[in-house]
Amino acid sequence: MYELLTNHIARHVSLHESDLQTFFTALKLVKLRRHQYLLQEGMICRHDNFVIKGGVRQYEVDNKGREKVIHFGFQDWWITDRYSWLTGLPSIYNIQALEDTELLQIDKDTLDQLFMTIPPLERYFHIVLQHTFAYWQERILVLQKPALERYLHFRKLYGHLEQRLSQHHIASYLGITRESLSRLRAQVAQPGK
Amino acid sequence: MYELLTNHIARHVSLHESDLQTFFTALKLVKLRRHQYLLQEGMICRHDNFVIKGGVRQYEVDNKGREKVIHFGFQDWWITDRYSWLTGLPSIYNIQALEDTELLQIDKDTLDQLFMTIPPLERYFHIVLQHTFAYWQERILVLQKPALERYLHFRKLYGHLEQRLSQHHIASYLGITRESLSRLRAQVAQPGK
DNA sequence: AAATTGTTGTGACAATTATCACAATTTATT
DNA sequence: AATAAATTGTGATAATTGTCACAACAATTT
Repeated sequence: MYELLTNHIARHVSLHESDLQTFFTALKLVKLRRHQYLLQEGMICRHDNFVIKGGVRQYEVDNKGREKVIHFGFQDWWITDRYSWLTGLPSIYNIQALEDTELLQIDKDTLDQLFMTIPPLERYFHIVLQHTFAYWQERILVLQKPALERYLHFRKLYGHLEQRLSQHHIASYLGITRESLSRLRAQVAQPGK
Repeated sequence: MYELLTNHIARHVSLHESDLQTFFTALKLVKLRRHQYLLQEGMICRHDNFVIKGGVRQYEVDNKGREKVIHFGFQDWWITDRYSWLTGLPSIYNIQALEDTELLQIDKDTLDQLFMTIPPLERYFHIVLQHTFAYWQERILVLQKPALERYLHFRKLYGHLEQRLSQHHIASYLGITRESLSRLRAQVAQPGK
């Protein structure tokens, strides 16, 4: 159950076995069925979540009722609404399971407590955040490019996930409609026309 | 010279005076003239920078020679290319002074050393990164909305900087052309037509 | 197995945004 | 102050992407 996370941590820092155990004690295993919510609009997001199985999407519903997917979370990723987490304000996002999903959940207050006694744990979370940040920096860049480039970039990064996601969700992640994505796909499959 | 940064740190953590001094000793004051580069494409970004005066923009030049501004840096902001910083790979970005600018620069290796002896310093950088992250999460969301909404959101956030930036830079930050921005501005000024 | 529900593809057309060209204006340089 | 360079506004037109409608197909439920 902790194997994936143990490896993930070891990739970035070395933590004493006892500190690792202290950390694990603070975690809660959460199981979500497909379509179930980890977070809903209006809730305060007090937890960070490490996906060990399945996948989720984070999205906003805009004032016209359309969903904007800003992020996915699959195995080995931490996912939270960083804004609500940080400010304690209600979230504008929903985080929903795309498949049956299992994650390890840690509470913000508990984590902040642990940081005081286990500095390398904060180092781990800091490094992970830097990685996610580097990736989001690229996402911002790509969102300023034409739709076809965005789609090709998505395939390079997430190609292995393409068949696990609906076109509706991929299109939303790319900031286009599902119809436009469908046409881009036809274009990529048959560059002749 | 260290006043802004001292206050910025104090807003997030409390650091012993001696640790603060150790940190300051590791900083280098960098002065840039307008249009001068802090980072150029192809360079490895080994430093993080705290702006104390002036402002910079971070942008990529795409394969058609067009500039994509992904971020600005003004007073009280840390700015770096997080990807190059983290991976040690050459940057695809340029960071250029928009005005005469002064910043305090810290080297990554030095900073990582300091983190080992001064955990609260890592706490500070971790918290700052979380704030920036929360802000970028919002930026990703906004980039998926129509241009007018993106512009209005920009004005809400950066309205006070609007006259210090050229329309070309604002447009690029919003992911549109300067002509389109010019038309949006006309629209906002005279909603009648 | 049948029925329901959800997903994807595609055509016709509309809306948005980009491109190109040039004039007007402002800012920087000599 | 005069000149050059950069910035901004605007029209005409093209390209991109969205909207709406409906059919084909797949997945899920009864």
